[in-house]
Amino acid sequence: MAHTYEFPRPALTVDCVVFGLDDEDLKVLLIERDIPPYEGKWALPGGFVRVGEDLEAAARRELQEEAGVSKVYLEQLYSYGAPKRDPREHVVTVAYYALVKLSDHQVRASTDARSVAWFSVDDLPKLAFDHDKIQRAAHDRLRGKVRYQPIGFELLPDKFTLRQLQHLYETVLDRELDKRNFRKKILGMDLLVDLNEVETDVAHRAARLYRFDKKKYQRLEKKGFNFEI
Amino acid sequence: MAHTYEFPRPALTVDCVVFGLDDEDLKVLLIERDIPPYEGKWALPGGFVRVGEDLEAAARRELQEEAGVSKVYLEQLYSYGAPKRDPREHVVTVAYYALVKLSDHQVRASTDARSVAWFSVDDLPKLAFDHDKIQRAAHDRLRGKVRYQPIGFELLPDKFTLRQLQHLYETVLDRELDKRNFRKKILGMDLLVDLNEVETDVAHRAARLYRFDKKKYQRLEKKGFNFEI
DNA sequence: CCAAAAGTGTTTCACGTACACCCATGC
DNA sequence: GCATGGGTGTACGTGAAACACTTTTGG
Repeated sequence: MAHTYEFPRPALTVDCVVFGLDDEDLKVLLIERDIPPYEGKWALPGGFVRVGEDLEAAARRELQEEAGVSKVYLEQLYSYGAPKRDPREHVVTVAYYALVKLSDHQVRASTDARSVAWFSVDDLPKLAFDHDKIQRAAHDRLRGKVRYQPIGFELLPDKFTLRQLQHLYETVLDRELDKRNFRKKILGMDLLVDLNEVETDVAHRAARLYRFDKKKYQRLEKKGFNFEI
Repeated sequence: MAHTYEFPRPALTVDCVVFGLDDEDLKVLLIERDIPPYEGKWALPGGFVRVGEDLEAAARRELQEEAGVSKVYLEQLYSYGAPKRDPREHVVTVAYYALVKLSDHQVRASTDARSVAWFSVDDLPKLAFDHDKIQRAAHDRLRGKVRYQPIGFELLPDKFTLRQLQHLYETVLDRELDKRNFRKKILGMDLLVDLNEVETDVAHRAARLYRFDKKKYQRLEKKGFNFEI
């Protein structure tokens, strides 16, 4: 079935940069393309926006279909529309980035035949289209935003240690932080709930587990409180 | 001439929130629509993206065509794609915001028949489509960004007084600033060139004129300098 | 000479930063 | 008992914020 318009239109897609964090480093989820162009190359998950579909809904649908990822933090990044960014025709893409709790999202095969894998942001293959540029922009945005908004918690399990939290910031910001100053600052905000539990299966003194109090943060935010690391 | 595609596509537009500053307040440039939908209503300048045209180029073209505005600071804001945001069909828009030097851009009639006018951001008419929402987002972005990037100078003439500069920040941030602290901070950055000229035609002591040293800022920025008000 | 805005320093306080040692636990 | 990371306090310096008077100019 064909669709006809009075004037030609660019095609419209969404693409997602999905970040996850493990003990080593920050990772990005990529899919291997099984059709031209860039067949066999790694690319960001994404696809065409359907008529009548909201942009964010399209991004969530593609994440689910291509990578089995759902219920994640998702934020619009930027729109890219250089005429030649897709060799087939003029395709404008609205890019999003997502933060997932790797512990909840085991690296699982996609629902279709394509392979899906996590790559370290420091060791990415060459990506299809202008996806390198989009990935870098997402990484920059994450680095900038993580300091002023409590989005980092989206990368950790619900229960986490201060060590894990500090490691998160050190990884994303790519610099070392002072342990005492970090703890003083983060505990001083009074936004972490001490769960009175400790981690298990560690070969040393077990650390206390905390939970981020999102409700409290939202209340404070309305009153002018500014999160900052 | 008709254009046919295998799958239906949303239409794609760009819209621009153009800010200007005068002695009283922050202003937004609007155009009066002369065709349905929302005929006779005020709206943001904008229009359809052509195939083969870059998004920013489309925004600049529409600004020129609809409002006679050119060579302005322009930055992508956000993309809006709610299916019902345009009553005709699914139209996705990439929104931009622009900062213009009102002194250089006299409020002039548009090149076509529509009327164009500046409105105070505090006293806007009801806008067509979801343009209210877009305008608010642009205003929020401007408020947030002006403190960390030297974009405020785009709203002032090339030669300006410290009074004008402070007034700009007070207007955009919507709070009063201490004169001595402001001057100390801004002059301390050493990014303003003292032109050894003074303003004219004022009924009191004339203030010195300064120019923002953009080149110097760009050099410092690369070395890790952070602008901040 | 009066009105109006330009221009100028100091003190205080909060916060960021640097820094080192003892403690608890598993093996 | 030893290796490993958990957990804690203080001193210092920088920078933000509060604050008032004199100077210049035009009318």
